[in-house]
Amino acid sequence: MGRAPCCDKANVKRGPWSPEEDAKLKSYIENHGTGGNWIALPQKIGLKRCGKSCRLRWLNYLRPNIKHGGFTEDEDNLICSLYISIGSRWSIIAAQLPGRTDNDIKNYWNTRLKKKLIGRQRRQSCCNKQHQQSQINCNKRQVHNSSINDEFLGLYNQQPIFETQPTNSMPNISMMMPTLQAPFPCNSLQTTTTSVGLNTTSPDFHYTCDASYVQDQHQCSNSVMISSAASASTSFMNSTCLQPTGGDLRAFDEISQHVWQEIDGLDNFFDISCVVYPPLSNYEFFQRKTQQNNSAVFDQPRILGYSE
DNA sequence: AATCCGTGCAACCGCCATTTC
DNA sequence: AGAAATGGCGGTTGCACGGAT
Repeated sequence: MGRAPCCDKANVKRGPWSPEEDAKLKSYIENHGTGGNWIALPQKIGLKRCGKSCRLRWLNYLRPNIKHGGFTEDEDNLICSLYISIGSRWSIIAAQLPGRTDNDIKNYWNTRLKKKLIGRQRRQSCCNKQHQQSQINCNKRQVHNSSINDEFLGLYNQQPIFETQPTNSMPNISMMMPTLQAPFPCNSLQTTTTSVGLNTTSPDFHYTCDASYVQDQHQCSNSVMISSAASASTSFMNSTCLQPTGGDLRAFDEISQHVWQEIDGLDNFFDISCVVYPPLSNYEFFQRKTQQNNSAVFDQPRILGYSE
């Protein structure tokens, strides 16, 4: 036998909310709060609505300081960056964008941002082919580009292109706290965005590092993503992917070192910024660790955009 | 003018986690 | 301890609207 429904569906109004219903709900919550019980709320107010529906209406539209539409370029970039790092965890993504709701961001991603990103990937892929040879000649440390097609949305099917083939001697580790090595002297990067995502519900970590720099008179960007998750995106944009598909746990230390070395070899870097997702204990850990090395930690990633 | 079709988005559904009894 | 109630979340649906035919 299934669970009892939260309300009597037959006697509950559904569909769009009327201005009168909105006013009733808003007025009551502003004066009395929710009382910690959404299910009982509609009866108190005299609304023929399901408690869950009331909750949704309040959280997504009626509560103060909600923004609708008009997403900025910075917000676009932040959503993309977070989606790449942690996937469709809209509530976490929304927490990074003040005034935005998870529902709004989800709709925005599904209807517009996803398409915009695919378009950008196509253009970038084309552009990359033109510049690839000169970049390789200029700096052999330059990572390979992997073009993204529509299947990036499936995230799992692409085979990464390695600069050097991974060895089988990578340590087989159990989960451990990240101990990020000291960032290199930050004097040559134009901008980087480093993010470490530690999943709160599974023992996965995701590590991405986006670097923007000038090379051979071209504005370039590179991104490195490492993940322990079998389901993680294996490559994105101009990515060096250090993880074969299928999930391969490796020592965070070793991977981090590789990443820093990779970036250290590039010219024109000068700044580091970090974003760390919950849980807070990990944030504090990471902050402490990086402060020891005089690097900056920000709550939000600073993304100056991607080369187009 | 009528119909079709694609798009955007508010709202719902169902599942899982957490809390309460 | 365990069942029930509730909260929270992501996926999906269905409607309204506008542009194309």
